[in-house]
Amino acid sequence: MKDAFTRPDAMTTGSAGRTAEWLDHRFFTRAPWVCARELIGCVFEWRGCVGEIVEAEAYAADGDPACHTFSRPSARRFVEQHAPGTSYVYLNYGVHWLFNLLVKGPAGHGFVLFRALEPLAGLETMRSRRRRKNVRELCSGPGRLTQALGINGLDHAKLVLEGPDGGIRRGQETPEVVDCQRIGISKGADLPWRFCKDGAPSLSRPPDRR
DNA sequence: ATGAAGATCCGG
DNA sequence: CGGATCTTCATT
Repeated sequence: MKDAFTRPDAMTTGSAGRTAEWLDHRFFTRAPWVCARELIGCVFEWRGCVGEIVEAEAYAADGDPACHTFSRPSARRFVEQHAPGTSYVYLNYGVHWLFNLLVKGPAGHGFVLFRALEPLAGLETMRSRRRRKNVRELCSGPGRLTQALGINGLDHAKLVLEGPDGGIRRGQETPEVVDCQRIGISKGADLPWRFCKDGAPSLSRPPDRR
């Protein structure tokens, strides 16, 4: 099933030589919440590690008090100066790297924060980086998944989707997505911009149904 | 210069 | 529940 947001050109995956259809940067030329929601169920491949995206959050560059652009001129500059699909990686609490992709749509710009993956391949690498053996502790949080995949500040401001390190493709099934309120923030927590794959084991926290 | 806040995680 | 540990920004 091809569409405007995939590029069938590059690379094959491990499975039986089928051509992978990576998400194009054009995927990220829509509203942040649309991108975040549609990323659920997609497969994120990164330097030999693979996971299904089961949790993501949207942040809006305009009017969203939880977005870095709200209080950080450098973040606003970043949005202006980079293309959709560019990584935005930053250190949180001086401890954890958090991974976002820049979104630039006609209705507004913003970010998608990757919050949890279901590990699919490269589990031993993830285990050694995380120093955990339980699968559910590998990628079930925004700081955990970056550690599991080896993502850090060197990956900031890169067109990760078009580089040799990785890519994102659509999954086989379209999962049931639960919309809920964003978590871990003190402002803008009312917006229903956290998206979870229903019943996924590796969510950072179970969705709050309202 | 200094301080505060922050999209988190872990261990006690 | 508190501490870790670093960056950005605002204030002095």
